[in-house]
Amino acid sequence: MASLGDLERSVMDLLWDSTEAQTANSLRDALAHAGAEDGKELAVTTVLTVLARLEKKDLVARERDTRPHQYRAVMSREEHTVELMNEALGNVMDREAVLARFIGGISGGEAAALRRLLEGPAAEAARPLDSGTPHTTSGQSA
Amino acid sequence: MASLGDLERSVMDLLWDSTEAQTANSLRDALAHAGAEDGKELAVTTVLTVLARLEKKDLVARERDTRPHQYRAVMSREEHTVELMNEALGNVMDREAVLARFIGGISGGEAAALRRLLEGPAAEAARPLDSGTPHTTSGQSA
DNA sequence: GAGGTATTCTACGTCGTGTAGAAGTTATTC
DNA sequence: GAATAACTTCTACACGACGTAGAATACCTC
Repeated sequence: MASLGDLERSVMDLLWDSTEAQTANSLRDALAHAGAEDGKELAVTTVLTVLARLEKKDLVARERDTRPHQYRAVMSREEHTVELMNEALGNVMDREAVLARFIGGISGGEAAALRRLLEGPAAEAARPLDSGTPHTTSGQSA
Repeated sequence: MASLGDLERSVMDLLWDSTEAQTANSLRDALAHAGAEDGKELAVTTVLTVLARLEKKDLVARERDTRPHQYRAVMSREEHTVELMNEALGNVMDREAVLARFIGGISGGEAAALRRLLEGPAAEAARPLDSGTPHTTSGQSA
């Protein structure tokens, strides 16, 4: 219940980038974006279906009040990625062993960044960093 | 090409545990294990099919010389998990942002372990730690 | 070589995803 | 306010991954 298909990912990419730019997205946007991504001309309903599925997966929130519905990513790309990583980790007993192997494979720059985050003020690393993180707190009236 | 189904995971769990215990596994073992896991009595061919699929996915190596073929996990559970994590990470631009959020969510003990691994002799963390890691270097004659 | 065990081949049901038509709803415009 | 255009919902099909397994074939043992 996590990994995305190609089209789904394409749509999420748009929504994620738009979230950063504080922009809302309509079906048209998604259609244009997805179409541009793989050169194909998709049907409107195709993208709509994908959006609906992403909504059901709680990856996308839909503003049903506005006329052309507005779509937003529920969580950031980074948060989603972390969820995937934790999902992968969820199945192992020895999490530390996995983490050891994991950091053995990251780049020097990333290792340095991790070191900084872990050494620095612990609060900063432990804080959920709620800056600009989108939430699902909308009316959602039927 | 990564995440596993329930039966596949069940079989892999056996193989992974056996790898640690330096034990080889036959179809019988897998059948018994998978059957015990979810209480159901599976058909032999079912497990065989799963094993074949896992082999095709390069998650399992099969010793075809011995009569009841012997099955082994190609990589450890930890290595596989790391692969999944990297697969998740593969799609993002800002890896460091993800890592920041990721370590924000791990436990104190794990953070401490990471700190130890990152601060300690860098060589130890950077080394692929090849202790007991199974490889696919077998005859594999048709 | 008969009998049992192991392996391969083939196949079907289900679910997730890409894809989209048909029909219904809402807004716009004259 | 009726035609029209845009938008949304419903429904459906194809395909690949996975669970499941029967039928057929290969292999070993006595």
